Amino acid sequence: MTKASALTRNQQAVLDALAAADRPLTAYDILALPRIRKAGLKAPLTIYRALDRLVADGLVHRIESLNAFVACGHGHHDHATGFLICGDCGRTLEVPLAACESHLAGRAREQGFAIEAVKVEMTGRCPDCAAKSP
Amino acid sequence: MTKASALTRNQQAVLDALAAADRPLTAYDILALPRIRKAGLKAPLTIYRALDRLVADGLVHRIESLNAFVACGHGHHDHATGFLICGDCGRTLEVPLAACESHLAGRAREQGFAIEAVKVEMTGRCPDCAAKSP
DNA sequence: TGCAGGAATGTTATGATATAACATTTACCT
DNA sequence: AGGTAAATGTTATATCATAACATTCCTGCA
Repeated sequence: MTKASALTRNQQAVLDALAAADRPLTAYDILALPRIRKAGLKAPLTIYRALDRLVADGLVHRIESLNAFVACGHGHHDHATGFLICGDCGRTLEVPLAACESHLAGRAREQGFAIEAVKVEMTGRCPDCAAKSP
Repeated sequence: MTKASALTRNQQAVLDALAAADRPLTAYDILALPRIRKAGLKAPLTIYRALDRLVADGLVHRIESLNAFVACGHGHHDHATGFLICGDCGRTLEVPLAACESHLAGRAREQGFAIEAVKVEMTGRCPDCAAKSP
């Protein structure tokens, strides 16, 4: 496995912004952050390009249901993870898929599919929000 | 469980269009179909409203990775399903999650999350496309 | 050192997906 | 028939993502 080259200024700025956020951010959310504007990033494409690289490296995950991005909670890794998404507050929790991953891959193999990526997203209500309005 | 009311003309037209397609269609794909234009549907919102109802009824699934919609392959059902998505031809295959679903729900419960919806999308290559260009 | 090649960036414009707001019509129940 | 909730029509706009092309910045290496 080849070591990925160092992050560029833009890529690092976007990663830092995501790491500091307490929930997934859209590309335009990121673009609007003062720290990002100060770093000189000012076009959507700049953000998307940085995100492309970060996602390719596994440092950031894209949440399809939200069109948003979140820093990987476990550092760089290759195993598939799923996300619990709170529909109330918008926060997410990353969970390892473990046994489930091989089960899913098995279903794919049965069908002759060669799988490259597995995405699992579960929408519901987090404990905090459930406690607030019962 | 209350019986859903009958589909309206628009809803039926959109469902028919999806059922006749051999792959997921975006809302704008649907809007562009001659049969849909002939049926008098001519604004994006008209399509989205019909899709909202069909998805709520479980007759159609939304594929988040594609921003597209596909008719449910098993008739109306409540159990969660996953999708195998071919990155080459764009076709998808619906697979029941079965055992995996309870495993996923368990992971959520451990975290105190109350889950309403589970989405599983696996991207790769279908047998046909794998055979075509090895 | 300096230069060749590839990656990243900047900039402008545009494409693709999705919803807001509000007036009107239709379907259903009694 | 009349009430009422859902669906529809229409126009406009918000949100998410990429195309095209010129320029700059690394990085390896002669």
